[in-house]
This record gives sequence, C-alpha cells and structure tokens, in this order.
Amino acid sequence: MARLREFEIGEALDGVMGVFWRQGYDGASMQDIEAATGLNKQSLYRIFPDKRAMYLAALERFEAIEFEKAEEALTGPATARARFEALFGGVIAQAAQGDRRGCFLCNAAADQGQEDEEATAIVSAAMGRLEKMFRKALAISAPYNRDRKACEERAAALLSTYLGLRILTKADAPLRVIKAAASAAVKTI
Amino acid sequence: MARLREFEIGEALDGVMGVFWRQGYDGASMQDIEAATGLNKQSLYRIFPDKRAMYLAALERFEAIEFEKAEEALTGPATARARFEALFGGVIAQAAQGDRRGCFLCNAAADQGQEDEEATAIVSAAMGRLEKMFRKALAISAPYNRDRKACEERAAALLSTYLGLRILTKADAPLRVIKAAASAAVKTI
DNA sequence: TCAATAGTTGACCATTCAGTCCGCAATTAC
DNA sequence: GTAATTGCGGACTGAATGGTCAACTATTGA
Repeated sequence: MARLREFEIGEALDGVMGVFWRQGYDGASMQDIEAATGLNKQSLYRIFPDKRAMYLAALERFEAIEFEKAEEALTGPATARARFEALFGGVIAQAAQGDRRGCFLCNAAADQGQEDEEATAIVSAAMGRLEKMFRKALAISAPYNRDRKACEERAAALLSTYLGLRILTKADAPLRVIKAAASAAVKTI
Repeated sequence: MARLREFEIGEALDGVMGVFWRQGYDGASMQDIEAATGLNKQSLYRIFPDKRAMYLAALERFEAIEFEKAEEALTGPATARARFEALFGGVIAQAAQGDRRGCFLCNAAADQGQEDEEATAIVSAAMGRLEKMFRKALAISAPYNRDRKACEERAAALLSTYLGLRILTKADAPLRVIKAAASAAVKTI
C-alpha cells in the first residue's frame, strides 16, 4: 500500500561510487552526489544513514566490480602468463583511453587510511583476496604449481606491480612507462 | 632594523608535511597545522599565501627528502640488484616499524589528482625523475648496461613495484606480503 | 630612541558542509 | 477513497572551515 521506489539502488550506488572515486571522501560534497545520482538528498538519506555509509558501500561495490573483472582475466586464459597479460592489458587499455581515475581502493587507502578504520579494513581485505586470486591464477603453470614459495612471492610481486600500475595511471605517467612496466612484469612469470 | 624570525622555515615545513602526509589536503585543518608546527595561523600565513601553497611546498619537500634517500640507496652498492635491495629494504624497515603513512606522492596523486593540476604535475614529474634514477641505477650491471630496452622496461617495472609496495604499506597489508613482493622483484634484476 | 618586523591571542567573517525538516505531488495496495 | 510510501524542492541548522584583522609585546638595526 505504498509507492514503489522508482530507481535502482545499484544505479544510485554507481553514481555515488563515481564521485568518491574521482574526488575522494572529503572532496565529494552531497551536492556532487546528488548531481551524479540524479537523486536528491532526501532520497539518498533514505537509502544510506549518512555520507560515510555511502562511501563504504561505494568502496565495496568497487571491490566487487574489480574482482569480477580480475577474475575474468585471471581464469580465462590457460597459462599464468596469458592470464596476467589479460589483466594488465585491461589496465593499459584504461590508461590509453585517458581514464586516469586509478584504483578506488588505492585512493581510499591514501584518502581514509588514517581516519576510517572500516575503510582501511575493506581495502586491506580486498588486497588479501586479490593476492589469493593471483596465487590461484599462477598455480596453473610451472613452476608455481609445485613451488609454493615461488608462487607466493610472485603473486605478491605481481600484486605490487598491479597496484603500482594504477598509481602510475592516476599520476598521469606516460603510457610508455605503464606499458613497459606491465611488459617486464609479465615476462617474470 | 627588524626582528628576526625565531624558527626555521624548514622545521615548520616538516610539520606541515607530516600533517598533509597523514591526513591529506582536505583532512588537514589549519588547526592541525598550527598544532603540528607549533606556530599560529598568522605566522604560517606570513610564510605561505594560503593552505594550498603549504600543501605544494610540503609535497616538494617530501619529494626532495625521498629523492635523497633513494639516491643514497641506488648509488651506494656496486651492483644493480644490491642497490634495489637497499631501496626496498628501506621500505620494508619502515613498514616493519609500523610506519603506515605510505608515500606522500602517491597519496597526493589519489588525493588531489582531479582537483589540482599543479599537484599532479609535481607527482608526475617526481615519478619521471624516479624512473630515470632507476634506469641509471640499473645501468651499472649487465645486461642493462648494453640492452637499453631491457633497462627501460625493468626500471618501469621496478618503479611500479616500488609504488605498489608503498600502497600495500598504507593499506596495512601483512608484512609477509610486502617482504615477498620485494624479494621477488629484486630477483628479477 | 625609533622604525620595522616577528610573534601571540582572540575576535571575526563569509562560505561551505552534512544532515534535518516541512510541504507538496505522485504512486501504490487495500 | 484511504493510508502509506516515494520523490522533489527548498528552507533551515549548527558546526567547521580558510582566511583576515586588530591589538599588543618583543626584538632587531640604525
């Protein structure tokens, strides 16, 4: 006996995510969020208790999307090297298209690292899961299917490179450097 | 015929840097900066025209300090691998001591990337210089002293890993992962 | 002594911000 | 129709912000 919601929460969350991704927590005002979602404050506050909840929800949504993309790249091809070529290729393509937003999780680490433990926990957990995914992706090929230590180390190094690539993207580094880094990193596999 | 300044601008700048490093631009209020420097607003505003100038000056100071440290690590030892072992060892030591501030330049990229072109330019230039320094540090050893492409690619990959290490530090990743990443990265040299 | 600058304290201003509230129209189920 | 909810718009609040100003003391060189 009540009116139904006219928009998808997911779509609103996409808008929220975009703003925080681009502008950070403090850099995004409620006005920006209203504009990005096409909703007004009241509708937003009906869904989320406060701005921080919007941020955390956006962060978690980003993580989910990011994981889906990474999983696709890292399970499709049949060799470890091809898998990471696919993953890093996506980063390069993004940078080549002028998308300089970088990685929202990295941004969040820098943005909220000292202020919001919950945000840091989300980021930290995401990186842990990513590392695990990297290890699994490596374990399809030799020597990583036999040598556990090599697998762990390589996964950690690739994760580090991956995050670095996204920082370089955000920092507007020349595409040449981004491509070179990705290329060299893949060759180590 | 005038009273002399009673503090060192450099010391004040160190305080300013610490605050922005930890809290980001928007996250740092003038009150925080007053507390960190031990100066009051008026004295601060006599040195800097506004808050943004303080931020940019702090960023440049960080870059200078960071470069000095990197230069020391990357010119001391006699082999390329030992040089990067020294550099990454510093990052690990910092993380091991619980210093989770990460890299101010990376933070700045995330924090001010979309808002302040000058900050982005500083960050971008710093990364360019860092890449150049990495190349020079590699060029002492084979095959990088002969193979220019290998040198460029390796330098880019190491830069990416280096930035990634600092993000992992900021994101509170387990020390195990940071160490593993550094170890594997150094082995690729 | 005098002029000029440094430094401190506290008041002050305009703006912005997150968050709340109210009124109104629209939509749904009963 | 009625009750309940959604969405919109605008007004509003209290707090915090960056930045300025004025008044006062202290220190310096001439």
